[in-house]
Amino acid sequence: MLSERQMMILRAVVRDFTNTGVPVGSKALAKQLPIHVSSATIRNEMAALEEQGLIKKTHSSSGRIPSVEGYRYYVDHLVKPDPLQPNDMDVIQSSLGGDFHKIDEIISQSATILSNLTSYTAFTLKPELKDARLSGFRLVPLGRRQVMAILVTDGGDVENQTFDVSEDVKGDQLEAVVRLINDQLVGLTLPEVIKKLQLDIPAQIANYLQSPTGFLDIFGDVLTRAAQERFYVGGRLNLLNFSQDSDVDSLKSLYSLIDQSDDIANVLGQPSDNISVQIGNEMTNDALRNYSLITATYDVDQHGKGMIAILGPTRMPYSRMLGIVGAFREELAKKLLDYYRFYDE
Amino acid sequence: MLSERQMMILRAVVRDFTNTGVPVGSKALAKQLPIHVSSATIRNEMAALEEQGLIKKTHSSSGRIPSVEGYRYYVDHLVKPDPLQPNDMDVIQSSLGGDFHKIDEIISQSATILSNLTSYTAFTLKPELKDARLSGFRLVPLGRRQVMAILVTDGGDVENQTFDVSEDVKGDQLEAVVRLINDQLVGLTLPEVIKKLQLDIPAQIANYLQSPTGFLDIFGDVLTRAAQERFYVGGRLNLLNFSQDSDVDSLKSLYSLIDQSDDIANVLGQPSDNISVQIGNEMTNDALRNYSLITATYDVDQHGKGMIAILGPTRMPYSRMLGIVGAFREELAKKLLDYYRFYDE
DNA sequence: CTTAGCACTTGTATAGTTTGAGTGCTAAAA
DNA sequence: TTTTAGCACTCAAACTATACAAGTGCTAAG
Repeated sequence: MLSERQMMILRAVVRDFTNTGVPVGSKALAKQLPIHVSSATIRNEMAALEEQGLIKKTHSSSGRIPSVEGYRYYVDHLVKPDPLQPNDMDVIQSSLGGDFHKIDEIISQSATILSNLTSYTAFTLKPELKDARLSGFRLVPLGRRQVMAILVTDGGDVENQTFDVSEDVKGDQLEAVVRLINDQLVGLTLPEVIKKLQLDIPAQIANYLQSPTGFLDIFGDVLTRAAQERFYVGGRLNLLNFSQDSDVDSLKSLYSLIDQSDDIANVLGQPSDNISVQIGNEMTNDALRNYSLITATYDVDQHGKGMIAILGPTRMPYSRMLGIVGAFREELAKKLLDYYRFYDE
Repeated sequence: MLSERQMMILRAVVRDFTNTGVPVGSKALAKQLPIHVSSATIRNEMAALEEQGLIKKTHSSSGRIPSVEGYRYYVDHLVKPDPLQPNDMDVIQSSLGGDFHKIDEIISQSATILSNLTSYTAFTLKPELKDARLSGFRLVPLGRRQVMAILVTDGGDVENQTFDVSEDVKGDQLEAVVRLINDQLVGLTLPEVIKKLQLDIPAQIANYLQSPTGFLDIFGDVLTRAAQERFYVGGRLNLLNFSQDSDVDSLKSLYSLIDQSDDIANVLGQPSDNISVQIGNEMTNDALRNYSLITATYDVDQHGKGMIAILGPTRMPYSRMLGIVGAFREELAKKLLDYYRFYDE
């Protein structure tokens, strides 16, 4: 249990350290705190905080820095998100103000904006399409042997892929396949489609094609690609700014982590309704030991929930970042609502 | 004019320095050179080389390192490409041996292989499609308002893009447009298409559509995208390995250079038939001051010429790199010939 | 033309010194 | 019981001094 004063001190330690990067000492705190006590008193309180594992020293006679637990306590109990700078709000409004023609453009742009505002690395994920439904499938012959498969979901997402077919496949065969898929699978959610694809379809498709497997592979391919959550990343290079002492190896592994959609999905974890903060080694992944991750969902009503996140050093100014993330999720949700409203009407 | 012995010394200085990164002194050279002379003699020769601006000191009593001019002389007159390591050849063969279904897959894979072999950053460009011809155009209605435009070249390249149309555009209108384009433009080279697109087409298309501009924009868009040379990049992160003293800013500008297709095309320059080396500030771009670029074309007979390149530190082992690039361009050309032979038959 | 010898330069590494910010503890004051 | 002044102690960082190794240019002799 912390006293009011201890909380005040912990808050000040975190704020100071995240701003300056320098361990903070008792004297500096005494000067700065609103209450009037001597540095010796502060020292006693700091000893108590250290006892509880919330702050620690870098060496035996240094000032204190927050421990992971200290950050945790701060984030859970003490921090108050900064209100957004008017300037930052302008940036959001104008960057998001333009006319977009695809959801993905908005989401991708969002990653850029977020990384600019924070000067960290940002991730964005569009509203989940877990229960998006297949709304259309096309096979378009392109040349003698090439065919493009196109898949559309009811959310307006489009996935496509070109592939080769043996030359003796005729146009009406393709059409039959398309009709089959459209008849049987349209309207189902993507997971349902995948299931059905493995059970019923192969037998039926064999009526039209000698070797149905190739087709099904392709269809399955674009399908999983459509169903996969894909993250946009903004400000990749910002990692370079705060990678202490140019530890090239850990940087590399961090980058390869970021570029693997699966892994990053794993790291970001399940969306909770609130803004959540993961600090340093709270994350299982070793490459993230010195980083913190702020994730938040945004809610676009009946269109589902998406996710935004920023990745920065553990020593990041949480109050400012929480303010930015909080404000941005709102703006993004608004923008998307506008977008859907326009497109659905 | 250099004497035989001076050439020998210059060659040794470059070789030594590129291998070790340490300025090389007269004593080490005397020990290493095949001729039997004292270090004092070497010193005299080195003074002469320095006089001519081919080597320089890092400080008044240090050993010598090659100057840009020294590297140039070495590359132009002294270097002999190393024969490829058998091991390296294995890597190429097996990485390129698989079954590919698209040119782009081969080219993209090539960038990865090259970066692995060299542990630098590699660029690859597929055989130029300057005179690729438009072989097909499709407009596929996807939903109420979405349409996908697909463009195919005779080289088998496919570009596509989805866009929105106002709801009152009817299917037969689309078909008319497609027919128009296919009638008038198929068979022309892409530059010709672009030209005609600005002159003849707008008037004709106005017969079918109230607002033709939207369409033409889209078509122009996919067209330029198809005509644009697109580089594949392999081993981006390798830049981190040899970015001296973690100069974050120059690294960032280098990365943004790499990620801008236009810029990098500019840097790589016009394809010459040979392997060419650009050293440090010979390149106009400031971000490349401490880097060297080896570019080479590869020739796929009637299918045109493509390009490969590697970007590494100015102090790179040129003989080995030239060997790798030289061997790789051959292998890639062979592979592509195989590919085309299979596909054209 | 070559080379041994030598004085001189410079970066790097090591060890010692100083300084300053900070701590814990004690004992007196509140 | 809590606060505070005072003090001895610790440690990183900055600076200084010293030694060392690798290298150079130059001179004079071979």
